[in-house]
Amino acid sequence: MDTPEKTQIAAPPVSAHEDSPVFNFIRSLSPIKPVKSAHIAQTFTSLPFTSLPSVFTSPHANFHKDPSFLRRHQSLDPSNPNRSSENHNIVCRNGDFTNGISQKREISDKKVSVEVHAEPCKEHSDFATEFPQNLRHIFYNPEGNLTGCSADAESAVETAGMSTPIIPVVVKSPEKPLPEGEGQQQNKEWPIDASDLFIFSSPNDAEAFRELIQRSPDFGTVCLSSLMSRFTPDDVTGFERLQQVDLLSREQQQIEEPPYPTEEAYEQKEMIKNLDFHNLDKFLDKYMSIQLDKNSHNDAGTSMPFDYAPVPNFHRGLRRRCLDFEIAELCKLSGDDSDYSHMALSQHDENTLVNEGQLPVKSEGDPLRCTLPGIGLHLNALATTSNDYQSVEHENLLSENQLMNTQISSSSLNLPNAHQSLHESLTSVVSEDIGSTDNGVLVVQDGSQSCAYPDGEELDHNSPQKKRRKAEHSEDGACKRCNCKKSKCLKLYCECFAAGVYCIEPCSCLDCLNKPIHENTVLATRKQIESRNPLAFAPKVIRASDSFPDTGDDSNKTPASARHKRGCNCKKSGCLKKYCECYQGGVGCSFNCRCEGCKNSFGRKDGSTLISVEAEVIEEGKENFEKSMGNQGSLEIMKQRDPIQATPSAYYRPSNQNTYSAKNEPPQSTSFVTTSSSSVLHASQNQGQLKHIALQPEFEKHYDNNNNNNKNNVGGKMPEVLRSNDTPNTVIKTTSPNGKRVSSPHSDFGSSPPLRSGRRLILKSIPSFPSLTQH
DNA sequence: GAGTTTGAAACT
DNA sequence: CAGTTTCAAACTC
Repeated sequence: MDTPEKTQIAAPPVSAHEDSPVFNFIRSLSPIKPVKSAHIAQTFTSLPFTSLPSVFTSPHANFHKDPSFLRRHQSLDPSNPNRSSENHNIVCRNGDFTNGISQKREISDKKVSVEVHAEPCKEHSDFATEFPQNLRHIFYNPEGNLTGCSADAESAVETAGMSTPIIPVVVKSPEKPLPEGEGQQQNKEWPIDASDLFIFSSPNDAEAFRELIQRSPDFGTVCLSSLMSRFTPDDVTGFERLQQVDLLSREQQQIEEPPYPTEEAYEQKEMIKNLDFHNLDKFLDKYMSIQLDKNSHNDAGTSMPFDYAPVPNFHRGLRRRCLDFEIAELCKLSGDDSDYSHMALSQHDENTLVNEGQLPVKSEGDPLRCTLPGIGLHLNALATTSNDYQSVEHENLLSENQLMNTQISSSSLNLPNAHQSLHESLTSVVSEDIGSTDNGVLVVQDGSQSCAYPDGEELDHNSPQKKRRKAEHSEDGACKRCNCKKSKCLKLYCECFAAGVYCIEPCSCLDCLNKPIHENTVLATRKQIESRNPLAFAPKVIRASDSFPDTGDDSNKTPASARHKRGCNCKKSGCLKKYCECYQGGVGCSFNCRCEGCKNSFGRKDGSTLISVEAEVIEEGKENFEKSMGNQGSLEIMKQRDPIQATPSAYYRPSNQNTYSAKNEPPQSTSFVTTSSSSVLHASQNQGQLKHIALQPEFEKHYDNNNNNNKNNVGGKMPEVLRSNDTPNTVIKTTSPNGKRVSSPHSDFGSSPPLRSGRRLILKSIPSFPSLTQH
């Protein structure tokens, strides 16, 4: 593997180190004295983290989800050569080194020896608080390229309650000597220039990095922690000295710990933790914007300079009350970390899509990504533990998340094409905040239930509905609050339970058993329910937006590409009220739905919701057609073909499935197909976003054939959608573990056999939900 | 806040 | 699998 970084790794001349700000900074510190190492676990136990809900001590809760880790992990995906070659930053977090290593090994044909060495940390709790979070271990990939590996011991500490040893890992290639200078640096006496410990895309990056350190001693201090990993296990002396350096530097600077004196410090550390040095320029921009913002806003928690809403320091250590069963269970199921990594990648990606789309998006397109469906629907992962719950903090948190969502939404809307680089550089930051809380528990995976306004944020500000939703949003935000009376909050009736979270104080439930104190009961009940329906705790709304290629327009990453996993069964609400789960989820109804009189504004199940342009075009076509055919027969023909199109007003009329007469036949003519392709393309009428793909396979073919001529194709993304949607759907019906119907074939308009068969095909082409089993 | 409506979940 | 019951959220007043 030929890596461009190779040349960049070459260490700068020693003189450059000595002249660097970091070197000077370190040299200015107090003399280094050896300190006796202490196991990291001891230090963590002394950390002032609040006690965690007992659920996190459950056997399910030991796996940590960290999107940024996953993000980095993704770069190792052999199936993605671009990423793997572009980014050699391997950020291993949560101690999952072996996983990263194993994947790394897959990339290369060369043998890679793995050295795992449990390196004791230090006694100083202050340092121990921070160090693990920023600890970056060094990987040498088979080419000898230096890569960083950050062990996010923090989450380990917070989740497991303690004691996950920090394990620096050094991966060396025995067949290839380390690049000149690298090996020397390992034995080189500390300190050295921090900037040469990382891979920079350009000399400017390195210089900028030095400048950054120079500007902010705190930043430099944090970097020192990262640099500690520079040492191999053999270099214990240097390691300890480095620890001492860091400690002394803190003392000298009178940096207040633990654990995070300010949000700024936390921001910086988080940024560094997620720092991708290949995108240093972006990082610097962000960092500087924070610095600038700090100057103008003392309250960094309420004004974020970019799509990054760090968890305020007062929330650190607070464990969310999520029931973190799913991933752990899946891990147990699979028994394979890499499997989990795939799943987690999927989660991360959908969180990533939060950044790129308006709403959290459920990955679906890639079968590998949808192998684990119900993973982590933890809507109120944002909620704090009841013990630590403080209304003010909670409000702050909610407001921050709302702000974050707003920012994300706006940015994604305004920057439809800003992805790849942004994706690379920011997703780890953004997604971590969106997709996980401190403890790594995923959040708002089913964002539709927690974040999405069904109306797509186009509500009248004065409307009661808006007020209500606003109140809801501000009241519970991502936090479900149930009002159960009889279910003891142990049934899916309970929103908290269904969302995979414990009930908390704001809940008004009676005889609630959905509390950490009843963890065993909760888990047992959950297991029982899952035995009936493995997807019971899966997100109700399955997003398929990541089926869009990364290069796709962000506008495609909308709830429109999502579907309710089961579909609704509305009879009276017309799918226009929150009784309807589709509507509630902000998604259109699909063929999975058995609703009657569907008027879902996000897309009717008959696919009749059209963007105005499409409607006009179709209307035009219809008029022309009527002119040519004569008014008498044309309408009848249209009715036979598509009752929705038959009447001009019907485009937005509730679909009446009964209008599909038994005479209805699957569209066959090319002209019809072309028209119907438009008709079934749902786009958000106001957002101009692709809303709904409900094409029959025949449509797909025709669409592909006629795509170039289809001017109504929203964003021109249809082919990708169709193609990408094609794969996962092959598993829709077959992978329900208990054979239970998950995508409803109930048809209330499928009275005609042709339509039935057609719909079956449609189901294959529309990813409704991921499969539990891998394929 | 009480009562009603609604549809999902649970049950048979 | 279909029909019924239970349940709690959504909604209305």
